[in-house]
Amino acid sequence: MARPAASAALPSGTSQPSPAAPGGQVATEPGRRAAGGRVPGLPGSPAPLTAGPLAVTVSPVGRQVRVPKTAELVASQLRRRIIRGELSEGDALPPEPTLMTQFGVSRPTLREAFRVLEAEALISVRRGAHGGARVHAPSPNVAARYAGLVLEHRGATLGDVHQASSVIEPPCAVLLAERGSPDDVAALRAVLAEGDSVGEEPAALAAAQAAFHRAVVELTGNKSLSVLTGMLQHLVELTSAPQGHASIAANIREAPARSSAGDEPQRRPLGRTTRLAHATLIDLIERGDAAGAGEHWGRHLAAPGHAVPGGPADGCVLDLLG
Amino acid sequence: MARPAASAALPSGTSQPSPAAPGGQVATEPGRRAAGGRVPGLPGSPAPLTAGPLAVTVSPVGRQVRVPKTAELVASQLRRRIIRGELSEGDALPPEPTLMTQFGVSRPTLREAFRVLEAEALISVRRGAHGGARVHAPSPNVAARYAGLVLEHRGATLGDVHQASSVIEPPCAVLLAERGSPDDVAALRAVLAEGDSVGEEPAALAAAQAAFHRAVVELTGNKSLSVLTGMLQHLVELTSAPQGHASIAANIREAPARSSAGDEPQRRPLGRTTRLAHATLIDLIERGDAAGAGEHWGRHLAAPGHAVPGGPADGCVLDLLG
DNA sequence: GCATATTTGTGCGTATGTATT
DNA sequence: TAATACATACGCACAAATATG
Repeated sequence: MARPAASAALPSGTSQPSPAAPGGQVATEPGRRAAGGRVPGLPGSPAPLTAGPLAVTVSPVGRQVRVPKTAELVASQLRRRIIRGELSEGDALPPEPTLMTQFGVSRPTLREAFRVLEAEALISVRRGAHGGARVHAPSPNVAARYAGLVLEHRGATLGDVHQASSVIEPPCAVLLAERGSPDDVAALRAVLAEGDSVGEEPAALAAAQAAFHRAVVELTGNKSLSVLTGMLQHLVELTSAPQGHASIAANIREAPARSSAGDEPQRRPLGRTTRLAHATLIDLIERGDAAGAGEHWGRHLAAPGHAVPGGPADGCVLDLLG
Repeated sequence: MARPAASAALPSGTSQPSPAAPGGQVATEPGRRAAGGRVPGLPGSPAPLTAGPLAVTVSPVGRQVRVPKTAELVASQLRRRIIRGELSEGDALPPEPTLMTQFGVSRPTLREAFRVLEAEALISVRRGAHGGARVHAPSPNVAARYAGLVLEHRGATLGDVHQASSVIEPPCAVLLAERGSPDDVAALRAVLAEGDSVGEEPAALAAAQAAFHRAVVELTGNKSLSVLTGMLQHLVELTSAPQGHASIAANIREAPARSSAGDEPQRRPLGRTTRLAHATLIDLIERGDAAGAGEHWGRHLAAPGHAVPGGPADGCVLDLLG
């Protein structure tokens, strides 16, 4: 919508016909392994977690080869262009006939590639006039969805996911306090204020609270931790969205409207103790109290009111499949 | 191969023809959102990481609806059966004509679903006699591959991934030390001994070292952290496999054969200081020295020799696409 | 409301690869 | 070793649904 959609000349430099391709002019490159990484190990045991031999993957010299299907080759080429930024968010792909001739494949093959990329949320294809495939930036949510599948298959609980966050975030708070950057403090204050400005609807409150936790990790500057934390948060909001949404929100604002308590009567729709804990963390970081920040944030995350309500939050992360 | 492959009656309880399906008897369920989660936010900015507004996703009341394609519905049904364990590792799916009649879809549609599941490494399709689709358990490697795509798109470096591990693992060591379980200590000793028994080939050494780090996290019992750590490890071994493999291994065994130094001359092919650091961690955990274990493990992970060699390990995680 | 462009789903045919005989 | 049967891979062409203008 925003951009005029550079839909022309997709595989621009590589469209020379490369004569002896299997079904067309898809650059075959027989030594590459394309997209879907096969899993050599994991014969069936559900990951020994207590004391077993822990499955030391001995990584043999040559892995299992799998013939790359043509559709996967097409999907890989498009995926690469998206990941490398040659195709950016909102760009429109050429219509199917154009792509068919450019890749030298038939319609079913191209459609298979489309389904793969659509399942990865890298494109979304709508039909009708001015429809077609539009590009989307890769998001941690898809990685989170698949990680959630793995966790669901292993029988992990929602409390398990939450505990992982409580392990990751405190060291980030320590890092921020050690650095002591005024910019970090200002950014955290801004996020906290933004949480005050949202209304009283439960979803917005939960989102604001999550945003603060995310900010603690993202301000660290470590992109991997940011992505991982985003995945964990997405898992929580994904499993708790269908049913437990209202209960979580009810837990967030413990004392619903304590406006007569004295200080700042109106502008704190966020949970009382929650907002206080967030503000305290900012103070500790500003003060440079690394140990205190880490310990405080760890306690805040381990607090019983912070986790999902209704028992010790042991609902299996099974909601991802309905 | 190992199992007789229960290939009959795949969608057993749900094969009643459900009259008014769009193209067949796929259970439509119009309210469900199937597989590919669209991303509402992220208009194009590469994740403000320093001080920006940090994009507080305000989660509106109704998300964007997307018509579920028939192939995605088929893929979702098969995926659900795999994740829930009704189809387990190595099981064979019925041949295409059977699935076509059971799902009431045509072959291209079924093949699109196959490509999606194959890209997710949940099945692997081989052709030829006794070929067909075989089921695989979901592995963190696929989640790692997609998370790697996200990180590569954001320009994350390999050092960034390593730093994430150095944030996650020390708290796990602390947890193990606080718990002080003899089983944990025994398991860690077993993994360490297994690392001694592998040969001298660089790949095996790197795998053994990675296995110890994984054990530290997995013994915690937290499945989310285990999956996340497995993803990070898979990312490093994925990016460093093509070129930097030998250099990493060369870094692992600093003093190649110091067998004349006195203690245990023969059975420590693992790097000298590396093995010592691992053994020291076990001792600290056995002693119950939580603070010491955390600090030691953090130092070990931050050691310059532990990261990838050749500068401060800032190679972009770009190798995932060739 | 109608025309148009676009994807969607389907059927059938041929080619290719794999395991069995 | 060679022939054969089986199962998927890929292609072409047609009908239907859908969103835009």
